[in-house]
Amino acid sequence: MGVTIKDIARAASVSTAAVSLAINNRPGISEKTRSKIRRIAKELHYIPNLAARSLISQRSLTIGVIITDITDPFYPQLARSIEETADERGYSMILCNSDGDFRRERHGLENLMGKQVDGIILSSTFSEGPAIDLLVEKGFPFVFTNRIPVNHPLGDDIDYVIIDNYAGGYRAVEHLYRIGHDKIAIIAAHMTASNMIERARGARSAMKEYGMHCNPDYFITCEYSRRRALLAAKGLLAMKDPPTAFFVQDDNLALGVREAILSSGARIPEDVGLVGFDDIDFAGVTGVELTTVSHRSDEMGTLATEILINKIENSAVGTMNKIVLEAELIIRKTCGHHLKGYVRP
Amino acid sequence: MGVTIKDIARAASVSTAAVSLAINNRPGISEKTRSKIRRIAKELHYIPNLAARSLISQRSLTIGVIITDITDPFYPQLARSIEETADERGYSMILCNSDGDFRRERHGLENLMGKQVDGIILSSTFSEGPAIDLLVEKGFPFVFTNRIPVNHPLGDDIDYVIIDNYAGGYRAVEHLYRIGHDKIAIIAAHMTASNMIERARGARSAMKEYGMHCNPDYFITCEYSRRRALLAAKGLLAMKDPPTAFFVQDDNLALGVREAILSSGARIPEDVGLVGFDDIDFAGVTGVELTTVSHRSDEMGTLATEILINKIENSAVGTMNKIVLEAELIIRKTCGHHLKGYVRP
DNA sequence: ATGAAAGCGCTAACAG
DNA sequence: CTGTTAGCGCTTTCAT
Repeated sequence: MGVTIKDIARAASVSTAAVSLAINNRPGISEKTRSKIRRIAKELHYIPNLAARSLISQRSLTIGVIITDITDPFYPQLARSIEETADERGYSMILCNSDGDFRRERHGLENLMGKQVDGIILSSTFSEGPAIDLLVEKGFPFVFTNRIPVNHPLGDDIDYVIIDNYAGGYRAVEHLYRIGHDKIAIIAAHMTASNMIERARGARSAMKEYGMHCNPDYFITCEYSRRRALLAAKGLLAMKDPPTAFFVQDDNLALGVREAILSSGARIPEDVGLVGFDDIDFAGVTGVELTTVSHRSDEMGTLATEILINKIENSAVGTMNKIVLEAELIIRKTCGHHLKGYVRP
Repeated sequence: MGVTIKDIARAASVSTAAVSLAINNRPGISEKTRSKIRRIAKELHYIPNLAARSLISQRSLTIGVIITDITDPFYPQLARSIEETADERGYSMILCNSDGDFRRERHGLENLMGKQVDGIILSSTFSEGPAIDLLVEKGFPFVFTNRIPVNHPLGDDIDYVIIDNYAGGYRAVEHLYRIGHDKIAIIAAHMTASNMIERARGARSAMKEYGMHCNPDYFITCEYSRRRALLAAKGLLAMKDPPTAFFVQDDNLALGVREAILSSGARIPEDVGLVGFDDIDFAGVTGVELTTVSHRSDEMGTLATEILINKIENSAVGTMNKIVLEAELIIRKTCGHHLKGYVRP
């Protein structure tokens, strides 16, 4: 089918070795034959067969990325920055959606390893589980992003780039408290994932710290979908003693909660406060203006990719990269501070 | 590094051929040796080297996808449905962002072909240009999605899945006319792409059909970004004789235009009407409720992937698949029909 | 500077 | 039913 170096060698009446040198611009060949070979290769529209190269070099120049769902508005930025950084360094990206399902995540992992990707960037929905064992055992280069395994025996053997989820959760609730809320509901999903666990932990810490009463009924875990979040919030709003504010641990879900609040006839922020997490692209749109916690997903992607490729290329095992990015509170209109002011320290 | 069939063959004291048969569950081997080999393979955590397989089978079980930008809220659905459908059939997906740049698109194409992907799904930003020539010449399986080449000599040799952009554009403007608008601005980007060209053509047709006056100043082409669309709209609104409605050929840009209208102090839809295109996930959010034209991107992705894989697997060149999906107008609150009613037939 | 030949991991002929 | 062998396209010694 395709044109091979053999064809070129024949056309140029040289050996395949010469062609290889010429194509890869490596010394050991006269300038004349080199240019001749390159000319012929171009004429024949030669495209090197990466599969054959991989077989020798043990490199595929491809990295694998496992995320929950590219349709979740948090991930496109991450995927984009990974692809871009990878491309700059000559790598392509295979993308897998796990849907937060353990079997799909595992399937993707094995699939990628079999495809000889050179490394994997993983946003695992599971803070525990054997995912890492497989990777570590094979000596496979990988970097965790967005989420990390916790309490894992091999915990020190991993590189990761995350944000300070604990601080983010803390600041969200602290902010709600300061503008006057005492009854704060927390809505979360994917509670097997470290980022969600940490956000909840931070939020609860702030509650304790400020002496707020922690009604256990105010903490709801639902499946990951806007609709589920909406239903959860509706339930809370229908309580005898409903919360006056929501900390929703994900902007996309927060949009569902927002629908629930508005459809109940309550106003945001006058009647009910709302804080999300992630600062997705859409959060700033006029009329939505969601107060949220910034999640520099593009920076995360760039850093993770660079760390990964460095690991791949200097296979010398160096120090582990454990990066935690700042979590910044972004105050917009769904939290009411501009109405009430900061009434409490 | 990795475990190979040689290692397994040695451990099981059989030949590599036997291992190959056992691993691939193919006949020609006794049940006893098969299970023994499989057991050992599992123990050694054997993962077959796909690069070696590809070299023989000329199949990589990978498809390439070139889109403009996964960060554009139109694409995640498309990418998701492609990945899902591909995975069901045993294929992985390499994703490339072209940013609507000709060189990046070309680079992605060549890169993918070199990586021995088995086929390519292309949402090309260019309705003309040599992209197809390369593909057709190499006999490479490909399917166009979302956008197609126009007036290309090889025009009949291509499969595609698109929506009826012309009808979509027509209906958007027709709708604005019916609810009372005569001065309609059109804002577009990526005007090298067939979908945008067709939407504009449909819109202009409707204008002519209904005898509306077509002020050339009302047609603006800008770079693809919310901010650019915002600025373009601001310019139009500042005219002596500003338009009373906008047809923006893409929901994401429509959000930018929406900001411009609102920040000018005008109300939507009372003062200015707005229709977008794509029905992105956010279009339905309360307070935004963008009237738009539906774009079943998930259906598009699924169909395109199935067509592509069928082509790959029955390399017998069959009939071309040329699929045009319906473009449905989705009436929400940014167009005002519920206020004025359909005043004109 | 150039060519011949070995081999990456696997599959598919063929021989036993 | 099993083992031997050639070869996919490329890179890389090693001779020449």
